[in-house]
Amino acid sequence: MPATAASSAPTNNLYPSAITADDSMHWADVVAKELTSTKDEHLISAGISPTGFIHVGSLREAVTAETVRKALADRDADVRMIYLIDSYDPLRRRYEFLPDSFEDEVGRPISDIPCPYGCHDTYAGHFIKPFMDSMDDLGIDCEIFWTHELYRRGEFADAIDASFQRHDRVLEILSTVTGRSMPEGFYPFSPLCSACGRFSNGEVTGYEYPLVSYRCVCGEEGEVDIRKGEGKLSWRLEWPAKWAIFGVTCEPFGKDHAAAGGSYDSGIRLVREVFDAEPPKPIPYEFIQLKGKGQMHKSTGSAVSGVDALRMTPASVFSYTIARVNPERHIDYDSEMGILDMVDEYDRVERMYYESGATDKDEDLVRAYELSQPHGPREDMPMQIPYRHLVNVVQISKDFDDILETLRRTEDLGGISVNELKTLEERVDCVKYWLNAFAPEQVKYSIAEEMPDIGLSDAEAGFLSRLREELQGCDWEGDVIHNTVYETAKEEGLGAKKGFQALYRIFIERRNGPRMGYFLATLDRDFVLRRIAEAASA
RNA sequence: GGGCCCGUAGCUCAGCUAGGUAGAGCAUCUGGCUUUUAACCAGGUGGUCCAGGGUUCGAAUCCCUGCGGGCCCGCCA
Repeated sequence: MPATAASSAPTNNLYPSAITADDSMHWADVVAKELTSTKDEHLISAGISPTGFIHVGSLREAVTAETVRKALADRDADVRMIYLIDSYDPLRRRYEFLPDSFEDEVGRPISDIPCPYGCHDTYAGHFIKPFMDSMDDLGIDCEIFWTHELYRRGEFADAIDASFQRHDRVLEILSTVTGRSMPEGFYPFSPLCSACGRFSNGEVTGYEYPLVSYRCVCGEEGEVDIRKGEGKLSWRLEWPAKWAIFGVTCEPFGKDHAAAGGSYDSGIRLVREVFDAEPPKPIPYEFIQLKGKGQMHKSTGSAVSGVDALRMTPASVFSYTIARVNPERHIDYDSEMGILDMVDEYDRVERMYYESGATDKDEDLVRAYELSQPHGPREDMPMQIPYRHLVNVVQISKDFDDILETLRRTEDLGGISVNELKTLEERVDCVKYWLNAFAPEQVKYSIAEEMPDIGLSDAEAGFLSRLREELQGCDWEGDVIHNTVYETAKEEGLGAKKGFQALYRIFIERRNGPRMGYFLATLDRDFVLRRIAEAASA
């Protein structure tokens, strides 16, 4: 243990002051209010290091930032948002999913490493592309920067120069804040070795603007030009350097950076004492956890990627699940049945938004809804077809047209507008994706195309035969059908339970399923009658 | 060693930063319909508010101390 001591280890006070509601307000409005209390011009920054698979959690930062941006815009502040892709970060090690040959790429910037799957320009590009599409879906309004371009354009040159000029101060800050002593000859700058193409873990041997001389672990000795991006600042310096370069006034970041003695703490001092600028207002946020599965990692890929999250619910629903809770609270993301609850709540709050039935209690939720609309709320309330219902409809229909037809059997879609059609189609796609990849087996089934080869007892066949007659004449409505099934099963002496089961077996080859009457009502009547007849005579 | 979040109904959480005898959604149960079945409506059941102390006329709420869970702290959001 370094001697510098735990006794001086700082305690930070990030959280208590971070988001404090002085009255009942949505957290983003509280942040916006605080920000505008000093000035009206703001720059929100967020970013990501695309060194591997990007999971749901990574979206929290972007959504949090966007939510604050909207809240600021609603207060007529002059606000912009930037999103930095840390494309100049080195590959730290050869992850499991990478081919053996990538052993060679370790230490090189991910902007220089080829796409491991051969489908994008670079390694960074491969992992960031789908994420950028997600950002589009979420309607995140920001300007995107790639750090490797910033470095190569020399944007970091002044900051790098300052970190050399004030090297002693830098070391003092780092050792004080982290409570660790800095290793001999430590410089928070890694030259990009001209021989091996890696960020040298060797030595910095000298500096005279704009050249840094170095000795790489590969044996190479040389000089790099800080104006040409031939080297990079280490994270603890790079972050405050970005604040200074762009003039960032507000930034959300994960709790890993928020720990006492962590990079935000050192950043505060570095930005003031080395880069002569002020730190942004911090919005530390907790992580998203997968329900029952714990933490996610970029290096291993995750059970739920950011793209997955936006494919199983519409973007607005996802944003809502982020915006509805304070950033410092962790979120349990339940990709199974929880998805249905999530969308149900969203629909409920949507109704409150448009029908103004919200109580004080729900105000924050309604505001979260408003802030979660990628391009602002619509004029009129969108048509709501419950997710749970769609889960059935999707499974019994062939394609989208068929889905519309199925829906028309039980609901009056009237003259559905183009907008509504789009919304519905989006939901349908999400439901399909969810069913395919995340839904528990419990809710999955498919209509047997042909009469399944199951042995029905005489009693069951008799019941079905009689049921067919009864159904032939009845109104084709859920409750009517359901009652008919029940009554018939009882009258035939089979009992309700066995009667229902027989039907489940001949239609979906299971012993349970959606509520029978309503389920049959969504199916084509002739098909139902034909199948029952077939089963009865088999 | 340090930091953060959480612990309230079976589950997910509000309520805590103006202390005043516990709320929502989902689940469950009942009724609508003599119905185990996953759309709908109405109603009901359901809680030692983690524990112990303190402040107070009064504490889920404020303070202290523990316990339990999750996570972070030399580039994992």
